[in-house]
Amino acid sequence: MATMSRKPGICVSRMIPELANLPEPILAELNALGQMRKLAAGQLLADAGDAFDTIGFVTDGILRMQKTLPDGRQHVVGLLVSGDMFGRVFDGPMQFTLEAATDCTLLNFRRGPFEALLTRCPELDRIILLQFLSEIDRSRDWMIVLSNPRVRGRLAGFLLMLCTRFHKVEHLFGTMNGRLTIRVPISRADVSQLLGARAESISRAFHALADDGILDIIRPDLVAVLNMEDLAAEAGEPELIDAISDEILTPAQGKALH
Amino acid sequence: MATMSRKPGICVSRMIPELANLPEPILAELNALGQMRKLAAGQLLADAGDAFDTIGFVTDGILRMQKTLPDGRQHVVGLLVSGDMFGRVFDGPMQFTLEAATDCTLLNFRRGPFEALLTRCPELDRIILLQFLSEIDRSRDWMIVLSNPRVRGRLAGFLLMLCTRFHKVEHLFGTMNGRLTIRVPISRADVSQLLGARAESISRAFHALADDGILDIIRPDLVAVLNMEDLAAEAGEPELIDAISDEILTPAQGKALH
DNA sequence: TCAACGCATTGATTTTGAGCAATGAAGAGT
DNA sequence: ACTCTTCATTGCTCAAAATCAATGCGTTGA
Repeated sequence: MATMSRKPGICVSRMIPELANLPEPILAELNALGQMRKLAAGQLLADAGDAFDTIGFVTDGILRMQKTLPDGRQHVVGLLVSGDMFGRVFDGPMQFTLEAATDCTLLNFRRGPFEALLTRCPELDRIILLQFLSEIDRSRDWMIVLSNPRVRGRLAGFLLMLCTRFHKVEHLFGTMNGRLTIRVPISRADVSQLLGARAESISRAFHALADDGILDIIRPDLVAVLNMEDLAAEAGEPELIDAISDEILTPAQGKALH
Repeated sequence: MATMSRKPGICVSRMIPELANLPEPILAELNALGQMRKLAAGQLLADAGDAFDTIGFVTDGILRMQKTLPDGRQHVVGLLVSGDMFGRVFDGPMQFTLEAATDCTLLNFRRGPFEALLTRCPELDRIILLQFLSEIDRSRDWMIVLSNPRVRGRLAGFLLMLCTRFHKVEHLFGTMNGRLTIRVPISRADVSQLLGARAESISRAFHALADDGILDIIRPDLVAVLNMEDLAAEAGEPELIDAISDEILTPAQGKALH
């Protein structure tokens, strides 16, 4: 157990590809500062309002970011997957609750030393800045999906988002019997909170898409896309078809889902 | 006219308070680099996909950020008000279209020199980083508003957002006959695109809130809040009441709207 | 083995909002 | 004055989704 706490094998650049191009001494410092942590599905990482003295990266699994309203409703405002950063740099308390949506592995840094390193290393600072920029873009993409007036359309947009934005995550999608298959990483209740609908409506929307031959619901958390064009049309974003054929329907992917 | 192009009176720190604490030489450089520009309502600033070689700040008026979908729908994904930054730093083309929602005044920098300055000045870099952070928070707040399943609730959330996030903007709200009055800075059509509804539904939602004694619609773009608690309850965010009583219902504000 | 539980689904009913069309109301240009 | 335009509003119909209620279904735990 003593060897565990000495975190013998940490290799930041391997776990977070975005950091790989940093100068060697900085990587060494990051390796020394980083702490691995595992989280079981459902576990709470940080609560809104916490000081939460940690900057971290998701290396495996999915974190759910949400706001718990006083009336008990929970609003999911984003999913963090492998490579995504969380925590607040040079800034106040957490605005949102972080919870493990699946079993997770995290790479954590204590905030103080990380900020100090950030101040000393412009390259790292630049990477963080770009992370933030892409996070902003992602939020705006969510907004577009959420602006779709129909639940079916929002669900279609959500599924496409899983394909385009989160497709790098292992097992999030793959092929099964030669069909493009998406792993829905969160429960119907979570999807409904994310998409601004009731869980029943989400369920009906899933099955409506299935009835129209667009999806095949293999399991509640596993759907095969039978007709990508129609799915994109439902989402009202035909342009996404290009992105999908470019990024996804390439021979590169083919791992089986379990 | 020659004097116009020499931009004689630019004082960045006065126009963007966030920049005021920068070291004197940096401010001088910013003053030298900055270009003022005025935009009439409805004018296009940048289109999605543009290289758009500009980093800028809004100093007056409101910019609308939106995406035009291939099917013609337009989705507003955010409003930029005084103090907000736009443009892409160290990054690719614009993801969204920028259009003046009202007459605007902008403070523009050419991207190259601005990035160079950013690289040389960690203090400026820090400020930009924090701007991005607050932009992320704002996007997530939008997501929560958009997650409200009912149009009335989304509209209520939007109005509260105008109070809390945009209340610093001059004339956005104030008092009129002793009542808290909100200036709705964009058209019904824009609101509907932002909130994922039809303009007709937005209009009906406004009048439904008025019929329930929550709002008084003075003009289409000017509403008085008669019952803040109920408005917050409609939005499903009772916690906002605290923020509002703290931030707004203080003796500080009292300017009249025109 | 059998409850108990969480989650997804289905059914029935009511409300909401989209969709389409028409009417006002204010402003710009002639 | 008048037209033309743009925007907000209203009326109407019908589809979509919320809401309430109940059922299946797999897992956990006694």
